[in-house]
Amino acid sequence: MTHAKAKSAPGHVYPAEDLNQHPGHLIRRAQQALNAAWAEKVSKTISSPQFAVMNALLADPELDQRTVGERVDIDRSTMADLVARLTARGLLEWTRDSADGRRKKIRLTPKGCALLQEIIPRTRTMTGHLVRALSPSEEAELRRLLRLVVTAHDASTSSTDQ
Amino acid sequence: MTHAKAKSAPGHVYPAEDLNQHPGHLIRRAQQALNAAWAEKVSKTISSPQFAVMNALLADPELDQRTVGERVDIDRSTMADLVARLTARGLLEWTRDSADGRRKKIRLTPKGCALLQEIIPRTRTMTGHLVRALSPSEEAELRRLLRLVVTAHDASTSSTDQ
DNA sequence: CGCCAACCCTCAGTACACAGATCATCTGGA
DNA sequence: TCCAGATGATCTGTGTACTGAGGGTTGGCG
Repeated sequence: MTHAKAKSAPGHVYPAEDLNQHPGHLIRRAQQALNAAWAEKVSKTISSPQFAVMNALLADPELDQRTVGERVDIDRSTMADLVARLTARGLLEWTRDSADGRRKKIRLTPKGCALLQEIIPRTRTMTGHLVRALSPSEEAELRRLLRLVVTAHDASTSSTDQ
Repeated sequence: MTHAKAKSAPGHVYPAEDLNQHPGHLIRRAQQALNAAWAEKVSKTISSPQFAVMNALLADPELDQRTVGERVDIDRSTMADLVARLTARGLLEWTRDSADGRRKKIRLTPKGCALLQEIIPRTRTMTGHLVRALSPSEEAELRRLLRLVVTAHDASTSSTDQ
């Protein structure tokens, strides 16, 4: 206590922060609310990242794993695990890209496609539940502000990296 | 394939959703931005949940594990792991509550306290970086909207549970 | 043509998150 | 007093997330 190595004035001590004023803390708690709402209103067996992957394959029926990961913002390692799980459950299948043997092309199975169709409308119900305390214009504003945050982050990591 | 058990009109197929219109997806991506900003601006060895726990102990020097978990919204199982890790690193210590042998009272060690003091100002820098694309009023609005979301979730789980 | 850097994927290790089962302790009612 | 239910903590299992290391493939450059 007596002689901390900090260069600030001795005796100065920061009080505890109020985490409710920290956007970061609120973002973490919001994701907990999301996961709870998802399990309650959408599915207990398909998670929201798994849905994001399957949904991307509905828009583009055959993509390589890396491209899907980029589109839905899932890490390459996480994608490998996630695809392995969905494949083991018969919801996804894959083939090696004949033009480029490094690439794994993934697509929905009929079973995966049918399950996705059941889930899509429920995701909208879930969203309505998640943001039930917000007016429609507030919900739009929340989306806009979150997009600004993630876009700024993307901009600083995509090109030039560091 | 021929006779799906869905009760909707045959031939109706949902198209892929635009995930950028889903607040849930944006919340997940925002948390990824948070974690990246945290690692860059605050600490690579103390995570934001770990900080939340230590910060709670700065406000209230000795609390039982469960109370801390409730205050910072961390699950009991996750708390057990997290406290074990911080204790192993000498940042936290604990004793059994003499009045109730089930409770584990945790507190910061001097080392944990010193580290926390270094970290607190950096969390503010990190927040500034995370929301750098937002004006001050937009940041306040983001906090307000996120609080509405998490408060609604708390209200539906705390009392009456179910 | 051959080699090497770039690229895609996988794996090991670490950490958060949560449900469900288990164990110990506490407490209130018979 | 003693037992049953509630409560605090742990453990197991699953899933998301990311880093760093490693292996196979490709493609461009000398």
